[in-house]
Amino acid sequence: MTKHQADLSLLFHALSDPTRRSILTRLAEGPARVTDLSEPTGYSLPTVMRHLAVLEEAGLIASAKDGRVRTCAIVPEAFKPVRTWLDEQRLIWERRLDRFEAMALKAMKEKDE
Amino acid sequence: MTKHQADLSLLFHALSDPTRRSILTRLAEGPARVTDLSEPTGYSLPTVMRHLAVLEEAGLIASAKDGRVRTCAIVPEAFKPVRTWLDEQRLIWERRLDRFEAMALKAMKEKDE
DNA sequence: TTGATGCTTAGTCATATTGCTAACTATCAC
DNA sequence: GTGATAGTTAGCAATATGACTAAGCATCAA
Repeated sequence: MTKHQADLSLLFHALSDPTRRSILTRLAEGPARVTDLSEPTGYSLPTVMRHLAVLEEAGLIASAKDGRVRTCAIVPEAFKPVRTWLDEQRLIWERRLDRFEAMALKAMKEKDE
Repeated sequence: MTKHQADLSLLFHALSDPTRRSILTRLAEGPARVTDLSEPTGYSLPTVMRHLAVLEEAGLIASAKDGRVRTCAIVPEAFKPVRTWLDEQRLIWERRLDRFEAMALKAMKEKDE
């Protein structure tokens, strides 16, 4: 598996959990401390930490510690490979449809003759 | 968890595996039989079947059996919730940036006075 | 310096995931 | 009907995931 594919897998996997998505949505509003992210979810701190680790490994968030407090922030560019992959799939599919349409048109013309 | 969130989790999870993504890419080119999908991956038929089941549960593909042969096809609309979710996150983040910029502009003006 | 706060680590548990092989069923071609 | 083909089911093993509690460490406030 290429590095790109591995990155995509990490990204999609990170996004596949509803708790992690809710954390991302919260962080889209602005940076937050670990405890701030833990409270609304109702999950224990270690559990949230693990989710944050998954998000950080995927590159979707960045975090830094200042004193006792770790602040997390979203990394908007990190979503790009996901969008790009979706676009690529759509392109392949649309090209196929175009060919299909061209064939249908050709068939109609030949029928006309 | 709402149904929508559950659907999103299924979708992202389905997309998180490189073998499943390669199957989708193949199917974007056009429908294919199970064996056609198995051969290029190098995985056993039962393994591929399982991947197909995951994709079908997520709604990303549809399949039908004719005689002995099961034909699988991509369901392009199924990607839409993923795109929508990404767009929503981006919107939240952009709104935040706008507010931030507005604040900065205001601060600059006040400094001018 | 002592206590509260914020995070981290370690260890456990249940379940899910991803691969396999072996055996089975259903269909098609002779 | 016999054999090859296409898919399916069952069951196994290794690893990953997602939750928890309990205990630890570092920092800040008084």
